[in-house]
This record gives sequence, structure tokens and C-alpha cells, in this order.
Amino acid sequence: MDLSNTSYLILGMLRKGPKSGYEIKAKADISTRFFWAISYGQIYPELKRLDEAGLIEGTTDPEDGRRRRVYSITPSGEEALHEWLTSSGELHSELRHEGVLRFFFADALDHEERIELLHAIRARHERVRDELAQIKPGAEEASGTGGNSLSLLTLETGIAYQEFFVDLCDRLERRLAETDTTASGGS
Amino acid sequence: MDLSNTSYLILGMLRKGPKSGYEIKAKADISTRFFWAISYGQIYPELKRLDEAGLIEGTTDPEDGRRRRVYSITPSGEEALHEWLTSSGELHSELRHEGVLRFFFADALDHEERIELLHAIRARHERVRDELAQIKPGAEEASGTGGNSLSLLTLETGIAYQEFFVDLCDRLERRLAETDTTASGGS
DNA sequence: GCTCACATGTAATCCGTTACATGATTCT
DNA sequence: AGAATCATGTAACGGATTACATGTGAGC
Repeated sequence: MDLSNTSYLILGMLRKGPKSGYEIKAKADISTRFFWAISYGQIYPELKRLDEAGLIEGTTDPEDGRRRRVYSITPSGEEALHEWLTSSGELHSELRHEGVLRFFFADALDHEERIELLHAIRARHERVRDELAQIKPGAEEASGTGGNSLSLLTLETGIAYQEFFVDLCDRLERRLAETDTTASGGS
Repeated sequence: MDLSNTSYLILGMLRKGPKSGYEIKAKADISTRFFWAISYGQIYPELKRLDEAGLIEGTTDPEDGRRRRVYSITPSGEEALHEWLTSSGELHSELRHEGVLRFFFADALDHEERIELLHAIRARHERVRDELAQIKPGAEEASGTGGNSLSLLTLETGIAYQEFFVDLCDRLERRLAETDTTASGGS
């Protein structure tokens, strides 16, 4: 059985404590989502697979009523996770950014439209940054009360990442102003 | 017919001049690749689709010998491209970053392993940055001789983007040093 | 003659999202 | 009673990569 990064995300989440698929999704949505998103369509089948492989163990709480299956990581699961964390070789990383893509082709636009595009990109990243900043107080609290601070550092990374694009848009706008003022009325 | 961002990438490439599928791939590999990658498996079928839709027009050079199909953008193609460039609504952007993902779960590692991980992430982005920097002279030249400078700005953006992660790793390493020195021998 | 870059395409496959289907519990 | 949230799952679909198949032309 080979595991994808998404499998390890699940494994990693379960290492921090037993969780249901639903909880994994909820946690991921406020943490890993901005550099590794995940959906139910992956989680539930993957939980079954990991269980069958003996890396996690599911117990259906007989907690009468609401059906709920909670998974815990097994020793072999921890081992697999650790192996992944320390394995060398390509650290896959991939970006798909429609804003930058459009900007690359923005010579088909006039000056005003170009600026508008930059503003739209900027606004987008500002919004996500604010979203992350809202989460931060909760993460700080969790980190203070015995939780590790890696998740907090990662969250700060996410904020800095959005900030990078906000600053980038500002810089690009200034650069465009330099070049385009002379051609404001021309071709 | 609805077009994906990848379709617009092709359209945008052709707007800068007629090209074969092979050339589109080559150009994309040294420009858009770092924020929107593309493969032959997408290009050739998509060229056919765009041709059928009348947005581009293919001519098979009877240039005897090597078969080669060159496409040009049509007026409706230019129109579609412009519409996309100016359309409002979600600017899709998505990151999948194995390095940051691992770091998020790095509390399962000891201090040394954590630092190694950061170094590996750093090295990766450094390498890509250098790769991009190598391309730059060629892009500057093309930009100077009548080419637009948007592609140059976008390339610089790519370099700054890689630099962001390099700096990030340095910062994170320093942060870890602060926290972990006290716990170097403990749990 | 051989290898490398040019050149085009398809099929299998993978990874992931979205939509759908279903139902219980809690809160108002 | 009704809405929101908790909870699990599957099927259809979309987007993209990889591997495969095929062949030419140019340079060594």
C-alpha cells in the first residue's frame, strides 16, 4: 500500500488524538487547508483504507444515537508517519494561481484594467489573511495549554504567505505606475 | 463551450504570436510553469477544442518533412481572452506544499530532524529560485526589444515567491532555536 | 549510424471536488 | 416545529500527469 500526502495528513491529524472523519475535516479547514486542502470525498474512503492497512483503528462508539466512528493511530501508523516526515527526496510543492496567470497576460489590457486586476488579486489575499488572523487567537490558546506551537508557527506562515501577495500587488502597482505614466494617452 | 484557465493560458500564449503545441509547452515551461503548469496531455486536445470553437486557427505548414501544426488566435479568441482577463469573481488560487504540511506535523520529530526538514524545504526553494534567475537574462532581453515587460515582472514575482520560502525557513529555524534550546534534553 | 531535440498525439490513471443521499441531535 | 450542526458515505465528474506510441530532422 502506498500512501499519498493526503493519507499522511490524516495520519498526522490522528496522531494529535483520536478523531472522526468529520473532525479531521473541521481541523484541516482551520489549519492545513491553505497549503493542503482536503475533502470528505477523500477522507472517508481513505480512513477505511488506512484502517484495513492497520495504520489506524476505528471504533464505533456505541454512544447511543448519533452514529460516529472515531479513529486512533496505531504504532505502525506512527511509524509510517515518522518515516514520511524524515524521508528525503522531492518535497512536492505546487501552486495554481489564476491571478498571477492573468497578470502574465495582462499586456492585452489597458492600464486601468491592469490596475483593477491587481486590486482584485490584492483583495483576495487580504481577505484570506484576515480569515487566518481570526483563527489565530484560538490557536494561540491551544498552543499555550500544552499543545505544540508548530501549528501556531504554521498558521503564522499562512498569514505571512497571504501578506506576501498583498505586498507583491502593491509593489507591482508601483512598478506599473513608473512605466505606464508616459504611455497614459498613447498606444 | 466553457474554457478553463488552462484554455486561457493557451489562448494567451497564442496571442503573443502563432505557435505549435510543442512551442506552447516550451514557453510555458520557462514562464507560467511556476504558478500554472501545463502538460502535452492537456495542450493537444485543448488546441483541437479551441480550433473547433473558432477561437484559434491551425495551419499545417506544408513545410515538407517534419509535420508541424501552428495555431493563431482569431478575433473571437482575442475577445474571449479579454473577457476572461477582465471578468470579476473568484480568482482561484491553490497551493499544495508538502514541506509546510510536514512542518505542521513536525512535533512528531526531534529537534535535529525538524531542522533537517527546514533545510530540505529551504534547499528546494533555493534551487527553483536559481533556476528562475538563470532564465531572467533571456527574459530581460526579450522585454527590451519590444516584448512587453509583464512577463519580466511575472518572472521577478516567481523569484520573489521562492525567496519568500527561503526567508521563511530561516525565520522558522531561528524561532525553533529560541523555543527548543531549553527543551534540548527533555520531553 | 546514432543520438538528441523537434513534434504530435492518445490512453490509463490519479487525485481531488462537487453533488447527492441520508439521517440524528441540539438549539431556538 | 424547524433550522443548524453533526455525521457518514458514494457517484459523477473534472483536471492534470504519466506513460506509451510514433515519427522526422539535424548534428556529431
